Amino acid sequence: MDDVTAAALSKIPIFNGLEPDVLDKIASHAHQNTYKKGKILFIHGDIAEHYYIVKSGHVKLFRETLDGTQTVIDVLSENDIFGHSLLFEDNRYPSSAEIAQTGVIISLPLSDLREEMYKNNDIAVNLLRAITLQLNHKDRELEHRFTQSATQRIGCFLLRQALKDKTGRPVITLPYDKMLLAARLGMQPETFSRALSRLKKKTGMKIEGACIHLDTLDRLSTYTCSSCSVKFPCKDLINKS
Amino acid sequence: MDDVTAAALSKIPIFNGLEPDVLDKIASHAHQNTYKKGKILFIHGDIAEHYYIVKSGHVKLFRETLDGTQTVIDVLSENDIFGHSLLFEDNRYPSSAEIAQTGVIISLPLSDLREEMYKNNDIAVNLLRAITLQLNHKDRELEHRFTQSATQRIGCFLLRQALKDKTGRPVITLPYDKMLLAARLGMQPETFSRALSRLKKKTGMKIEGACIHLDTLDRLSTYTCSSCSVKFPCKDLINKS
DNA sequence: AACAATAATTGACTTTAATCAAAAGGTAAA
DNA sequence: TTTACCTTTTGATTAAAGTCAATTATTGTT
Repeated sequence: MDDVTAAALSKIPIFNGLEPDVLDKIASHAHQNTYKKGKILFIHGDIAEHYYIVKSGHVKLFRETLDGTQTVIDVLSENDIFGHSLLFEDNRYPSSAEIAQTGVIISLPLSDLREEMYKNNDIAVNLLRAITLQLNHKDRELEHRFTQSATQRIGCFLLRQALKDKTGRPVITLPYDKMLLAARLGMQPETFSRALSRLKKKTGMKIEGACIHLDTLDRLSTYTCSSCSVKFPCKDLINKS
Repeated sequence: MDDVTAAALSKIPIFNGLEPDVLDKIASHAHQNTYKKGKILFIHGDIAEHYYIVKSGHVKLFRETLDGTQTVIDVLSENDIFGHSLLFEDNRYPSSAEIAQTGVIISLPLSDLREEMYKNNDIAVNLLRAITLQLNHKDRELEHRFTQSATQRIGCFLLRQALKDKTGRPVITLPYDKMLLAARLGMQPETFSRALSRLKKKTGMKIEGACIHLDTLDRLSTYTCSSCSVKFPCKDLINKS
């Protein structure tokens, strides 16, 4: 269990522009830890006491019904933050969190956030910024699960992945294994496999394991974004530094 | 276009505990208006300048793809607030808003909220409370669209409607027409009609137009909530005053 | 290298809900 | 009251994705 420096935290959007003493206090209560794949960080319904930052690896947020059916709410990667929206006493986690790929996670007590958001308007506004972004993200997710076919959902994921990679090259690497990605996109692994090969036929992409080559994003976006209400390239990604 | 009193606004959660002068200022910029069914308040992608409170009638929030397919994000009713999460300059509406049933809507400029959230931390915290609730709401929505059948989604809606009605009587009145409700629950009207009659057979409910009679909620919740990760009765409704 | 374990693919079949089409029921205006 | 319009229901068919089962790849471990 390692310590965390204020400098490391300052790059995270919700800590932008904070007074050094506030950041120091927050950092002093933070712990960095390597967790192995399969480790459960918290369970849906638990009283929330910590929020987390992913430094490496991947974290799966999911809900589970009595009969064991999982819904993946999100999969988080480097520098993603989660649990920070449980800002009020007796708030409970709205999903479970499991380490999907071994990595380093920073844990921070929610008590600091709950205290500081009353005293420190910067933090409150930063939190509003972060949480309203999440809200937009979920609106898009809901639309996509409804209007897009399985094949289009994969295409959309690939396009967004390509936009995030600022290298400009149309080579996409799947960030985690296909089973998890299938669940993340709301489909069965069998459906994922079939849908990906259909996408390959439609857009002429080349697939080598987790690596996908495209000559151009045009064919893919024409096919995929016809069932989306937002024109490609997605606004929420192109303005990001 | 009528004026709005501070007293009327004070009952809305995001204005809880505000200084009277702040509330007066906000109320002085508010306008109350009766809008007819079909009126569009804003379009997905417009720069957001107002937020709204529903005093009567219903408002449909939706997204639309190029081919005309609509996804209903939410349907809002009395005392619901919307557009208040567009707190930053150049934020755009993440969905369109249409009056689904003629009613009275209060419009308020976002500029006040954007200004006050920096000066008045109470407002920032109130907004955080409101927006984190919305977030939980969307997680549930996503899960339900994924794990529940069309029939169960209707059952879930009815149960939640029954819990909101604090009268305790297991008589549920559909708040708006079936086409809209079908869209709200992510299904076609034909599917809704068939699914409702299946639900009738399974749970022994009696349906007279928009009025649904149940002897007990037990049969309905047993059938419906088996594909949900939260035990009935839903926690987010029972603690509400 | 050989083994086990897990991940990915493929095939056959089933289920659910969408679609297309038509009829029945309601509501409001002329 | 009659007409027109819209909502709801019902029927027949289709399409998409889920399920079950078997096989092939891939990965990691001893």
